[in-house]
Amino acid sequence: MTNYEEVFKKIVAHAKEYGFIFQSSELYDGLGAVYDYGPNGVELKNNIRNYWWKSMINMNDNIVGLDSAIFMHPTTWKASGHIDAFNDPLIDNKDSKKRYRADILIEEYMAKIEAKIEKEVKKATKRFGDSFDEEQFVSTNPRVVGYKEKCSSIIKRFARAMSDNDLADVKALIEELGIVCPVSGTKNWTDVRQFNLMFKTQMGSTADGATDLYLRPETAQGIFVNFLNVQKTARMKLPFGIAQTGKAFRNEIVARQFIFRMREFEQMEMQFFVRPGEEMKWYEYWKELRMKWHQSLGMGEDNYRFHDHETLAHYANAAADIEFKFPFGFKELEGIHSRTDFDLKAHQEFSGKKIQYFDPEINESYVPYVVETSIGLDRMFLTVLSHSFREEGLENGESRALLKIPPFLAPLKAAVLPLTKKDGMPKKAREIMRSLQTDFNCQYEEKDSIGKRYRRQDAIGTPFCITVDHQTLDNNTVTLRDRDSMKQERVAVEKLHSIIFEKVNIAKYLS
RNA sequence: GCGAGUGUAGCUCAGGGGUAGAGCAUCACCUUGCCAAGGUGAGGGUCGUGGGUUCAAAUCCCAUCACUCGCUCCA
Repeated sequence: MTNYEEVFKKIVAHAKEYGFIFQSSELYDGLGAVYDYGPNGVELKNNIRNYWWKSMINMNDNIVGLDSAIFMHPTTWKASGHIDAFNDPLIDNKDSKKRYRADILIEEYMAKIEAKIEKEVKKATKRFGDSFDEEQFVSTNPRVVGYKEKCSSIIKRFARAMSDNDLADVKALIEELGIVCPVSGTKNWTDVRQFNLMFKTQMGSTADGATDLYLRPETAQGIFVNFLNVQKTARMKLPFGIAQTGKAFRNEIVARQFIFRMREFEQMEMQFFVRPGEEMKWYEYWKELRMKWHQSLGMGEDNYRFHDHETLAHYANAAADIEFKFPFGFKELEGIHSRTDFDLKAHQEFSGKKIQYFDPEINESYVPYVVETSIGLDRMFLTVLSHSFREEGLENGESRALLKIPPFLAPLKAAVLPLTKKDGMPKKAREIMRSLQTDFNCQYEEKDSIGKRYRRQDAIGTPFCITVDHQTLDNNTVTLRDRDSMKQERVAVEKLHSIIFEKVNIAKYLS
């Protein structure tokens, strides 16, 4: 087993042992690629979401929040293109074990025929020189005409098979064309199967009166259909953004790598509406700003990089990912997409209602262009968890498991610990606890030796341990232990609040 | 979906036809008191599930389920 697999396994085990992440429905042997957040996990997740919300909405005058429903009118997904784009016919080669999209295999086959036509044309150009009439040649040359007829019959047959949902004929077509697997070179294919990435459900309790609905595969559409509502009621002027966080659902064929790729996941998205023609400027602006946001966490600038997309999604004219170095390599964490006016225009067409903005500066109405920033909250959680996890060797030869979470994101800010259960220390510790817990998430613990309690707090990333000892009862001071250095200093009880606040204050991260 | 691997206590694992084990963890009490201490005791498993072979199955056989890793896609 390679080292990173080892480390990743440890992180997953640690996440369970300390109440961060449980597998969904574990009692019933689990549900694939669905996870629950435990007591510490939900705190960390909330803190990350809160940090994002503050930096995107509260710190930007021209971005407002929204919380749209998971269920949306079924036409939404026709307009957005998801019904077509999220529906792929797939086929496997049994020898190479590779999986292909059947439509792409057929396209590639036809590309080869096109190449043959081109070759014929080139040959003929050479032969006839200046007197060559290409148009006439391709419409009369028997070989070229044969190729063309073959192509159009393939297209027709494939289109008919897809619209009739006749997947057996798609397979038959692939077999008749003699398409082989590029890897194994064999024709040993499985049946073609249709994969729809959207979850389907019904609204209405009786079978005959029910409407088919989808669970949203992205939160963005809730923003687009509310564009006018928000723009008008919040009196927003372009350029401005609408942001929201929420669950999205994808019926992944292969959902793996812990919470990296889940079937139910949470997105944090912002759609920024701009004047047409200015989208590339804003695309670059948000690319840079979002990268800065990630790096502000201090988890290592080298652990982030951009990945510019070469092939674009159906809605985009430019797209880049911010990738993070997870234990299993650099993987996408956030996407920044220039979505053009694709979505708003589509909703305009499908709804038959005008979705436009009157721009007083240029005295013109238009459909705005959109630049999107879309980050997976669960993936963000995994970056924090996997980066902060470490096992440290100690001077006495033992080791401690430590989560070096940025303090303002830590599930608990402080643990209040009476050194012993005697001499009124628990009572004093509870008093201190009460004075802090309205502002900071704190935990009181008196079980086990003090060393053991320190280690437990290290393991969940608590920045401070406050220990009440005999001296506390004499002069109202406690020892304050720092998570990372393990150093302790004696401080007055009344200073605790300001010391903790200084350390966990979110303000210095929001620039 | 295909291929490979793994399923025994909360965790890590041993046991491979004859009444279910260890360490750690949990709980109670005693002792101790600044970096995973010691003692005594307790709770917790129909060995993933179903079937077969056998006098007898956690163990052998078949099926099935779940998870992990690889292949496609994405936040």
